Amino acid sequence: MARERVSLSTAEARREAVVASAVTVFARGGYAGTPITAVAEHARISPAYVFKLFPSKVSLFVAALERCYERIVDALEGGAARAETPAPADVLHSMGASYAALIADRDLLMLQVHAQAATGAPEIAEAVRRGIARVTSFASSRSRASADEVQQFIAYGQLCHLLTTLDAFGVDEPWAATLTAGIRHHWPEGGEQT
Amino acid sequence: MARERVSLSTAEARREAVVASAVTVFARGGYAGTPITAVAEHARISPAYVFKLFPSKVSLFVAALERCYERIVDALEGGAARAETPAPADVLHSMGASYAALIADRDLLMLQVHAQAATGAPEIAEAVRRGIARVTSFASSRSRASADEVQQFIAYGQLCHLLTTLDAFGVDEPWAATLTAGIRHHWPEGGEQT
DNA sequence: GGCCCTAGTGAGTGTATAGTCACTCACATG
DNA sequence: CATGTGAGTGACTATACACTCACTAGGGCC
Repeated sequence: MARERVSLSTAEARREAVVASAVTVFARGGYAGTPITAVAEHARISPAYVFKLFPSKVSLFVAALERCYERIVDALEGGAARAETPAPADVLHSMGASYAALIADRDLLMLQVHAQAATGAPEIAEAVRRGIARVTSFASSRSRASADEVQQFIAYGQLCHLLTTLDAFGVDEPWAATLTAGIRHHWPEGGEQT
Repeated sequence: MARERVSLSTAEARREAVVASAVTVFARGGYAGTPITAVAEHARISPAYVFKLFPSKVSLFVAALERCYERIVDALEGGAARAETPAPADVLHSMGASYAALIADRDLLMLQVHAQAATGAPEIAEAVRRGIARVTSFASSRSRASADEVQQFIAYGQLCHLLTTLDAFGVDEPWAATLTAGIRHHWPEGGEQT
């Protein structure tokens, strides 16, 4: 089916570009709420060609999700490397900082939220499971933290997702103060927080 | 506009029934993925009548969400009343148990997940914010727990949502064991866990 | 020039969907 | 019976969407 080449073929490059477009566009509209035409427009190709590169809408969504989790694991790896000491708590903390920086543009975050909602499609559910499994396993083995610490790491990550979708970091009310305390995040225009 | 009656008018009763249907049906398909016809079929009325009861699809979704948060606050109240001691940690723990029992049927849980994903619609974003604000404020004031404890309570609730959408409680792998440890939940067929 | 292979598309198909509107029908009241 | 009111619907519109297919264009190779 595929001819072997040393470098990426043009079609492969297109696939990559379409996946990148899919990440941003699906992140805005979600799975059911985003037509393939929107992805095609963003990638500046015809909708018909999208279907030549990917057999179905769901397979494109899954490809976008997989790229999302790849970038997350990369970010965690980078964070771990930047930890001040190899103590598990330090490594995990540094991973958190990298993750906060990664999701500054919100696309990777929102794609995860939409994927969680789209688990009605078995292919998507499976992809999310694989992604979470990878992230959890990696955080666990790379930091050598206890299971409880890793669980808390993921739990607060989920809280961060919720707070970001709600724009709670800018809300000046007691409930928002309670929930956002100590949660690292970057403002869209840069500028770090706690 | 509305004639005053001692009991609910038939139309009001219909509204209630439609909202109940909306909760279950939107919980399965999400906002963008669920047509009004599906809600109408579930409520056994014509789609046209749904639009006479609710001005738009989004307003019906918001009504369903609001009912969802009402039931959550009720459950937390019940849990607080059932706490063994008035110690904040005990009250919060008991609230958690009630919440775990409430979302046994998954509809209320999945509706929240879908709502979080549908925050692209401002009305929905606002409704979720109101709901989370109510839940957080209530948990905080009723339990008199510290802000940190309340934050953790919500964070682990979010983790529970993720694990439930992934069906992670039935997965026999290390990552699943790490993430599900100590998270209370009920199997669809009843039978409590940890 | 002629051949071929692959990137890429225009134009469609069948179906679904939010929302509308003119209408019917049940029933309560005088 | 006559009449009015509000519950409920059939049939429609305009649009959008997932997916298909027959086709063209461009560039390497003889």
